[in-house]
Amino acid sequence: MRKLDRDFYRRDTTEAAQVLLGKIIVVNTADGRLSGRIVETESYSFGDPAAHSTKGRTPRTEVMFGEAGHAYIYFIHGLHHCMNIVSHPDDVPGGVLIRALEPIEGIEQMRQNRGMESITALCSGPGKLTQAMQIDKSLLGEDLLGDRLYVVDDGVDVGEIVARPRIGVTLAADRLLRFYPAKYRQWVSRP
DNA sequence: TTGCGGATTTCCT
DNA sequence: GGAAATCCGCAAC
Repeated sequence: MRKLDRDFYRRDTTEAAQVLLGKIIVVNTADGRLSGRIVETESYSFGDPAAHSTKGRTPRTEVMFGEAGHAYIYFIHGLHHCMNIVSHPDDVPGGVLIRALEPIEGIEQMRQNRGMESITALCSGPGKLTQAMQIDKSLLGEDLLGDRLYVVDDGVDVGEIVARPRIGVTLAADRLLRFYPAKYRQWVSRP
């Protein structure tokens, strides 16, 4: 189990969205350690009309202009948090939206957080996984090389990766920038 | 200072 | 398959 280093995140955003598949997100909470394997991502890179960072550098999007390897978390539709991993080459903004996880550690805690039993429904969506993993704005800007929130590689081979249009995006809706491994189809939000 | 649109989920039909 | 729930960032007034 190797924690990903800074250089891992310092690469093309769309490429990062694909290599992050299969890696494990770990959150250390007051209720214990929670973790899950990344099984679905979307790329929001520099110049993409659908990316928050393209609208300009603001206090909200500041994190995506900063150093790679930090967490960008935002609140949407008044009730959901979404988590992104800031990944980009130097000097341009960009982030990878985490859309689904396969729960690994702390499953009982996640069930409690989500108020439901079905293990495949715990983290199969960007708003769902943040609720299950207790991710909120207190983790905005968190350094993924720290001990509270980080990503590790356990060496699994995810196999063939499928590319699909992104969900809920109205701009550049034809671009295939959503990724998931074919064999993890059962865990994703929309196969 | 106000108003509007949004990288969603859930529940109902 | 469609609508409601309901907060924040940002642009315009």
